[in-house]
Amino acid sequence: MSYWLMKSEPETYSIDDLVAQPRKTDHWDGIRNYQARNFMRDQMVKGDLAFFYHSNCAEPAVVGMMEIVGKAYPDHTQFDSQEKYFDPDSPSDNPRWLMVDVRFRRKFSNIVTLRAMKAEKRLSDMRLVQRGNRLSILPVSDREWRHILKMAGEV
DNA sequence: GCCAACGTTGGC
DNA sequence: GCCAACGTTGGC
Repeated sequence: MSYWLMKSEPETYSIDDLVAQPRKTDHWDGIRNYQARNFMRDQMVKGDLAFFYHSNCAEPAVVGMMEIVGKAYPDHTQFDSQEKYFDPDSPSDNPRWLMVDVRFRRKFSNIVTLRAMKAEKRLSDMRLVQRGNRLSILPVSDREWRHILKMAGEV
């Protein structure tokens, strides 16, 4: 089992939006980056844990935790021309884009800001804290996971 | 297969 | 709103 960090813009979809879902579970659609897709397709398994990260906002931060409900399956929004993430070139018999279902676990009382993570020497290898990072799903090592939990006051 | 142009992400 | 980083596209 692995650990992950998954980004979402809170104005579009925040951790509170996930909490508001039935069974606090939702699908994580809209991933349109091959590397992020490959992580979902090849490495995510049921029971994996992921940080919920708020990006592109006033205070970018890890705000909570969720679990991966099951393995990746086709993202239906790629086939809907009304959708922002419509992809006319995706073959219907071999869908290009996948998504996973996620279930809310907890919100951190102390969110862990990007700024705070950048100040941690122990986290300096994380792709998240490196300059120019644009990947919306990132693997998190065991050590990084524990360290961020500690920063969140969760340990 | 190279690489310039272009589009998107996301911190600031 | 700016702009650096970087992924994708398409002409050659």
